[in-house]
Amino acid sequence: MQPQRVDILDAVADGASLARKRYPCRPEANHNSARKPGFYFTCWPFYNGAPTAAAVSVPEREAKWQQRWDAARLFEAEPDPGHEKYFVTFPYPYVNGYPHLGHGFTLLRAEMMARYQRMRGRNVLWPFAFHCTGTPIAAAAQRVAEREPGQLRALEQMGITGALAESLAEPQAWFEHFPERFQQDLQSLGLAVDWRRSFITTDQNPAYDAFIRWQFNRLREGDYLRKGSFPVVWCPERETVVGDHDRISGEGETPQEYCLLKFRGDASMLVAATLRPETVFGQTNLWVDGSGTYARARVDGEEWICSQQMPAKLRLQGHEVEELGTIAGRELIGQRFAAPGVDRELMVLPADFCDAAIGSGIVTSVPSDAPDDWQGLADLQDSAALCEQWGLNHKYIKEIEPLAIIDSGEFGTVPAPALCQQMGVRDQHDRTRLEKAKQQLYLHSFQHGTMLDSVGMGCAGLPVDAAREKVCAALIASGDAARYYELTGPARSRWLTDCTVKIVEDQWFLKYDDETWTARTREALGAMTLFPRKARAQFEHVLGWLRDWACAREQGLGTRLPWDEKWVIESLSDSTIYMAYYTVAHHVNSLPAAKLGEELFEALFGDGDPNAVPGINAKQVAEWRAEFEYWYPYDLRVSGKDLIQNHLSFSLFNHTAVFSREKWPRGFAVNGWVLVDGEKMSKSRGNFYTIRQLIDRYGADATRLTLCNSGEGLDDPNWEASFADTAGRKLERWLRFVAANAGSGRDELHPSDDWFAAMLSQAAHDARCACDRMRFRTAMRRLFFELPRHYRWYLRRCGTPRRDLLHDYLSTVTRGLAPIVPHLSEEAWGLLGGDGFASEASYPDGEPAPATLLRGEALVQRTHADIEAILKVARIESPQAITLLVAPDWKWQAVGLAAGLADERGRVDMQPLMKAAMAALPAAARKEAAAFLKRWVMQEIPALGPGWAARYAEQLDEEVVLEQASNFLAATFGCEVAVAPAGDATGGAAGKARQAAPLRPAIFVK
RNA sequence: GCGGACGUGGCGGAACUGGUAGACGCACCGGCUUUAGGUGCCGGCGCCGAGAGGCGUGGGGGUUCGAGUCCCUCCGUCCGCACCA
Repeated sequence: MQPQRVDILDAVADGASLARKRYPCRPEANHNSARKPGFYFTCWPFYNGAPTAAAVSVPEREAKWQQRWDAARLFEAEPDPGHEKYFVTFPYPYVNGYPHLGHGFTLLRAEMMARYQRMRGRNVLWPFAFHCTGTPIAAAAQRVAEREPGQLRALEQMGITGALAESLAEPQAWFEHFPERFQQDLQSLGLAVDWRRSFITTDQNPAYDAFIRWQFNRLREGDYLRKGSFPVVWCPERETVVGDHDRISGEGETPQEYCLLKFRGDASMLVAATLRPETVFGQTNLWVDGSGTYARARVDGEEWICSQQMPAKLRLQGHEVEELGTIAGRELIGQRFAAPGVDRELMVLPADFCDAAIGSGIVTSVPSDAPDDWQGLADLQDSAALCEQWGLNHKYIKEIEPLAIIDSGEFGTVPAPALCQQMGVRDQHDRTRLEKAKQQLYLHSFQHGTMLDSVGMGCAGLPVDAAREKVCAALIASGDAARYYELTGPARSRWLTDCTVKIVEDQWFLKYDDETWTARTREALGAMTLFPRKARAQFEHVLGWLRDWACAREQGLGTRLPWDEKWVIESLSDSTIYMAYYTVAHHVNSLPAAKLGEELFEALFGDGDPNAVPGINAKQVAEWRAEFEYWYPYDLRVSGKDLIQNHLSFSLFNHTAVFSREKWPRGFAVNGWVLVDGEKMSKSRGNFYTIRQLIDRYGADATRLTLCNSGEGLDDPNWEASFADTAGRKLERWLRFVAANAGSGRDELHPSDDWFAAMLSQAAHDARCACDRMRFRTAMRRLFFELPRHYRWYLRRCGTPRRDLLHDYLSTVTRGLAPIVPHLSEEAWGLLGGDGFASEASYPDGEPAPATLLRGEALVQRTHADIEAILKVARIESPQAITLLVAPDWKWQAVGLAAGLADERGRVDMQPLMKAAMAALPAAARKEAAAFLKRWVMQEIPALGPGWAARYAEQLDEEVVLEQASNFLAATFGCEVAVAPAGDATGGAAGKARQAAPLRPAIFVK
């Protein structure tokens, strides 16, 4: 679970060789050098000679709060009926390494949500567990046992040597070491997890094992499982399935289904694999490799002629095979065989593009639609000598003609010859052109082709893709063909052997393809909250696209299928509803095996009777059941976006199968993958960081702040080292600020108090809304970067802040940051005299600031900026006096008229406006009003934007506002600042006065 | 190839339902504090241009009074394409 494509898997599970393969140019770096405990903190306790508030080092402080939370059992969740719950989960990580930056980002999102919801008053359950199911740990342990150098080097890179490394030859040692270290590291990061509920998977944990068995019995009862066969990539050497990670080359190659056509002869039959069975109607001959040697084999009672590699492959694909000997390709040439699907006998001809070692070594020829076939035929028809060489009748060969079977639109009904000519194919050895022609034609006829009326088997008029399936199915049914698999390309296992395809029989599948089940799951999805909302499209697509999932393996660690013990349940299938297990994990984890029967889990999670559970009294079972009922379903599951197409969708499917509607999941949150300074993280790039390294270097809070800052949404988050470098300093500065200001301030009122109160309230409101949408980065920036700027302006305006506002400000930021940097917040909370833990305080909230409240301060800011601009343009260094001339009432009246006439885009027609103005305005102002309104409509409105009218709907007493700010402005510009009505202006100011507009006083500088 | 997401300054990234693009942070440049700094505070900072002004959200086209935002197309990046965690 929780794959990290760049994680330890690179080195541990896959071997260092694979990591090097991906990034061949980068040297390996040893990151233990970054780990110098304490070095970064040596400069921290003192700044400018002043002690920090805490007067302890950051690691000490963080450890202190972690211990206090622990001692207070703050995060140990207990049901509390009547108290609203919130249940957050993170897909348990696969524990073959230490937690790293890649885990950190996603993990922190769950963590921040858990802490946020707690502060919103919810009873939060935030548990954690460890995944051990599958092959990687087993394989890695095996490799340690075999002392494989790559594996040992990988361990060494993690700092694992000596006795510990030796011990990892046993999988059990992995289960013990890594979960423990995971927990330690995450505790050092300050995670608010209820660790009592932790567990590991597989039969190493009997309780979990029993739970998974119960789950699968339920699935089987509900008919969600089926049995079938399944093609897998196979290493014949090791006799094992080979996943992508187990390959040296050929990553991404998968089994591909072919239709294996049978051509009946007197004693034996030729077999030819094709991807285009619908073209059997156009067959004219067969191709073999004249210089090759073929195998004769008895396959399922029939005598087949095929390539020499094929009998072994057929055996792996479930056929009875007895090899009988060989036959030279040359001997086949000129013979005739009855073709499948058509009532014709075809002659075997030689072709150089046909290789006895590829596929069956025999190819059916459809010259109308296959460029290779056409060119092979053309080459023979053009050369009497060639025919003679193979003992063929040239005259007969020349009579072979392509048969039109498919209408390929603009390519015509006999496209291959035309295309070969058009592309200038010289002969059958002109591979580049032929490949190109083939690609082009196959794709085109697959998408646009229609079967002609001349074809049989009820395919006339069908689109090519439909005909393909129909023909293949019919031929198999009549015994004229068989299914056959080949890989899409060559793949080589880590054991240096070419892979092939094996059919696994009796494979168990989860029927994710089932329509009814999918519809139910769609319904579940429809009711879910998704973060971000954009992820829904992908989920919806995946539900339709998922096919039946082979849910059991013959190898690896895990839980055995209860009714078929040769099978081990695979890792994506034992991790779908286990979140329910968390609700009772601390109770059942330690139960003896005898008490872990079906009855227990049926009583806990299903319809079972608590009285029917052997060995546990009914009251106890009922209490546990009540805990499940209280906590379930989970409210949120947070993961990387790559799990949308498997784990998260599987989880949803299995919930709808096992649980009733009210227990279906409520929310998923998905995010991108962490980059490090814009680059993918990987060991081999030398930018791989474990959580431990980051904590040692930056401290938990600075690490968390940097992670929080690295991104939101589906885009890839980006860990910025430069941010991390300064994060600790920023946090310490805040703490010092709190220490220096807690409890201080004035008690008298100041005009700008209301403004700051409104800004504070607005910021709290914004942060709360952002957190509700899991936009913690936005919340953090709002409170930690933007709000302080407003505070600074406030300080400039009033000198000393009002006591209660200052306290609100400190408290708001402290609590608002608590989900992100909890240790620092606890410390600050203490300085502020807060009750209990900051972690349990209420998250700040507020109201959007009323526009009217902001207008006054906006006027001062605007005026301040205008004065600055004027001084700059006029090159005045030290003004003697500044006079602010406030617009007369009639201008407000005039603008109000314009606002009333504005349409929804804010535009105003001049004619009606003038008319209204002339009627309404005082007679004395009319002349100037015309000019003013003209300027207003032509110049101001376009600059103010569409919503301008609202800001002028109500008149502001500018004289009062500016008068109150005059001391501030005077102090700022070092001269006297007077405020006067524009109408009172005399002397030089009188000329300026005319420019005064509402919310834009005229400024006269002397 | 298919499905989904995305592409904005030197960099990370803002911009809610189309409405003055570049918030905020980093880097950088000034100024002031400072014995000196690694700290703090104030100011500047998309591009071209002396200026007025012009140009700017991957390229091209379209819808609209108005497009980073909607539509088409091309280029590029990320995730997934399965039995693997």
